[in-house]
This record gives sequence, C-alpha cells and structure tokens, in this order.
Amino acid sequence: MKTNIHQLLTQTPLDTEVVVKGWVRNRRGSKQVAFLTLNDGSTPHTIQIVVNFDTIAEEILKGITTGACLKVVGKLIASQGQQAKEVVAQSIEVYGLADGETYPLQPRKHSLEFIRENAHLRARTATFGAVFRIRHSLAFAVHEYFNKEGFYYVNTPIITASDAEGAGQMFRVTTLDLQQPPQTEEGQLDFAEDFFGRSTNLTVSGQLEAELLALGLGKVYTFGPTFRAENSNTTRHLSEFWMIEPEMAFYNIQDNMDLAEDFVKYVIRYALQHNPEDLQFLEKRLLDEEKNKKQEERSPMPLVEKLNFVLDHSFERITYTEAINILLNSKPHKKKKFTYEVKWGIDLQSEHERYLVEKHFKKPVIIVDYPKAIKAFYMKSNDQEEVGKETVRAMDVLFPGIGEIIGGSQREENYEKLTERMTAMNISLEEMWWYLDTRRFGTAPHSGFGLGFERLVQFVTGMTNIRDVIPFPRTPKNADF
RNA sequence: UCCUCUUUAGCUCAGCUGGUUAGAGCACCUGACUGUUAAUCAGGGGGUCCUUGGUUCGAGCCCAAGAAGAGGAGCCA
Repeated sequence: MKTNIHQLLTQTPLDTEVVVKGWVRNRRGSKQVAFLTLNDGSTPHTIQIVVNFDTIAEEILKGITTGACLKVVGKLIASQGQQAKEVVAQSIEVYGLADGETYPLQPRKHSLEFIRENAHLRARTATFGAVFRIRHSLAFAVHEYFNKEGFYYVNTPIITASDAEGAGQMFRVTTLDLQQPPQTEEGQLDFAEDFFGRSTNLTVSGQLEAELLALGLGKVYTFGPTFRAENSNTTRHLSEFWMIEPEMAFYNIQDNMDLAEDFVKYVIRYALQHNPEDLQFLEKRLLDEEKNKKQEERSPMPLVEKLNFVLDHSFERITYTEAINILLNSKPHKKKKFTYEVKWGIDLQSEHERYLVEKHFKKPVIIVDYPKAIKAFYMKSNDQEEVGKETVRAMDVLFPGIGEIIGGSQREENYEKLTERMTAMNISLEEMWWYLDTRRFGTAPHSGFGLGFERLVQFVTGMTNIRDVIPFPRTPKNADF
C-alpha cells in the first residue's frame, strides 16, 4: 500500500518498514550520519530521514541537496531529536537531483515576490503547499455545500457573444488573421468572417446564463473561470479568476443574504476542520511577516482566531443609506480624513468600506439597497421611494482586509421595468432577446450573487496578494508559466 | 491608468560627499566534526551594479528616458 508522509506521521505504527517518496527540503549532517527532511505535499510537515554511512554508501548522498527527489526504504522509528518520528534509511534511490548551483529554492525564507517569479516550482514550498491544499478544501466545500442544499452545478459558456453585462473590459476571442483582418465596406473589422460569425469574448460573468438555468432548474450554481481585461494592478485583482455564482428562483434579497452568509461560513468551517495544520502554519507565517510591521498595520487577531470569529458572529446587515449616515457621523469624515467625499449617491470607496468593516463594526458587513444609478440594469428596483433616491435590491458582503468578497442582488423579474431600464442604459433589447424571454414567459422572482473564489482563499489563508492563492496567476503583463 | 517606493552575487541586503581591486550573511563546492533541527567550524568559486543615453578626468552613486517588481488608488469579484 502506498503511504504518504502525512499518514506516516499520523497513523503508521512505529517499527514499520516504510517506503517514503518526496522532495528534499533540507540536509544536515556529520561524518557518520546525514539528516534529510522530506516533503511530498501531503502535509505541511516534513519527515526526517536518518542516513547512517555504515548502512548507505556516502557516495549515494553526493549531490543530494534541497530539491532532489528520492525514494527511501527504511524503518519508521521514534526520533532521538525534537520530532516524534523519523525514518532510518535502509536504501535510497535517487529519482532526480537538483543542482545546487542553479535550483532556485533554498532551505531559507524566500520573499513571496521571488517565489512568484518561480511559480513553476512553488508547489514545493511549505507556504504554497498549505495555500493550495486549503484552496482545494474550499473548492470541495463549495460543491459539498451546494449539493447538500439542493443546488445543481451548471456550466456556463466561457466564450460568449454577450457584451451587455458591463462587468468590465473583455478579452476578444478570434481566429481572424490579425495581419490582414477582413474589413466591411465601412472599413470596420468584419466579424462575419470570424470563427463564430460574430464578435466573441471570454466571459466576464456567468450570471445571465445562470439566471436562464435557475428559471427552470430552481437552484443552480456555477464555479468556473472568469476573465477581465481590466488594467488592474492590485493585490486583489486577477485577469483570470474563478467565480462562484449561485442563482436561485423564488429567493428574495433577504433569502439571498441568508444564503451568502451561511455559505461562506460553511466553507470556512470546512477549512478549519480539514486543514488545521496548514492554517496553523500560515498563521505562524503571517505573524513572522508582520513582526516587521507597525502595530496598527498588523492583523488585529491571529488567522485561526479570525476565522473562528467570523463563524461566531452574524454579519452586520445595514442599508446603503444607513452606511452613508454612519460614515457622515464618523471621525474620519468630521476630521476630513477621507479622500473621497461622503454623500448619498456615491459608490462606496475602499476607504469607506474599510472604515465600516474594520473600524466601526469590526466584523463582516452586508450592505443592501444601493442607489439605482450606480448599479447594473438587472437589479430589482425597490418600490415607492423618494425621487432622486431610488434604490435597487443589491447587496455586497464586505470582509476585513480584502473588501468586497460577494456582490449580488435580487433580479428584476418585471419585463416592463427591466426593458425600461435597459433602454435607459443603452443596452440592446434585440441582442438580449434570450434573457428577456425569461421575463416574457413565466417570469419568477429570483436572486443570486457572485463570489470571487481567490478572494475567499485570500481571506482564509491570510495571504495578502491574490497572485499567491492561484497556482498560475494571470495579471496585466504577466502570463508566464 | 494614476501616485509612491524599489531594482547591486543564486537569495536577502550593505555600499558614506562621485574616487582607484564592489562587500556581508545564507545557498553551492571542498574539508573538519559521534544524532543534526536555520546544525556548527575552516577554505573556495560566483557580479551585464535593470536597460539606454547623458553630465564628469572619473558613475553602483548625479541627470533623463524606458523596463520590470512591490504597495496604494481607480475599476471590480
């Protein structure tokens, strides 16, 4: 039976003959004995291999440095050193050496920027091992949650012709000859000649398609790649990221918020239960990293405590109007510390959101009922409101440290109101005929939201740069590996 | 896209007011050491000082342009 290092450390009884395969993290030694620490990705911990030179020819150890991959046959025994268990080698087979002169990773702390430049090898580091294991757990928990709640997993297209969503700049998909593109008589690019016979792009959201499926299947969710060609250079934006978009028939905005909170708590709890050692490792990493920071820039609580805090407290729910009033009465506003003016109708800026979440409530906050003027066409209008202060049933879930983690709304199901709004916003009714058909035939109240998966992974792992929570980050000017 | 900062050995960094042969720790190699834990000790090799142009007798250091990276902002998830 194949055993991994996690099993060796936690389950395998002592004095068992074992086979260990993994990559060397570190090597120490003296004349008689060498110590290798090995990791195989199954655990944040390493197992120590003891090599006595009277058993193993010293020649075999030549060239085995950090990064080498080995197969070790030996016996699992109680360690004389600080770790509980270790393996005394009986034989060693070298799968591959890693030339010390050129192998980039060393048994020392590297900067995250350096490791990012070597993203092809970073799965071998303790930090990224932990991050990617947690990422897996969260992804698995997403499916588990929705499955248990009666949702269907649906796949929406990655190549779309829709350009009505307005979620951001899009990547064009084309097979046209860019050297000599076909032109129409007016001198425009002739997309009739293109592969699909029309202009197509990578999806910026699966929401509109998910709505079609929800209005038939009831409760659905998507979990897939999403693309935005925005020139965003921040620690929380990617050009290619994974989005989770549940869409539910017969859910109003309250149901939508309840679901969002329950869902996020479920997946965080899952990671706490399934990756305690990885989280402990990352917690320690974060503490080390923040040692050099000023007190006020450090995280207010350790990682695991922060996650438990989120589970133990209900998210604060306030309306946009209430949020504006809190901000108007806040110290930074009165002392004119905000860069952006606070008044009803503005889109809340990062500094405002951060004040509400990190200073005022000190926990996750859900803001609802945003001004209609700053939100998308498909969001349901609230009734009977003061002229000039119309709102829509939109909600954002704000998390400390990363800001908006979820954006959602109840959708406008009324055909007349929807088309009126689309016309006002210059969105083509003809192109969106398929979307409007759901309102024309058997329309139903429904809601949904989108959650940026990487932002969730960021929050749970405490990683501050979103490029460090996806194996192959795509950002402006960077598509390496 | 805007603002700020950064770029010197494989990595992390130092390098004074512009001055002659550019340094340290770690990594790597060689050797020492009776079980190490960031092992330790001794020695060795290793440099396009981001690029281009300029100022100067002389530039790692000053000036200009550009590139890349980081942080923040905007856009958003």
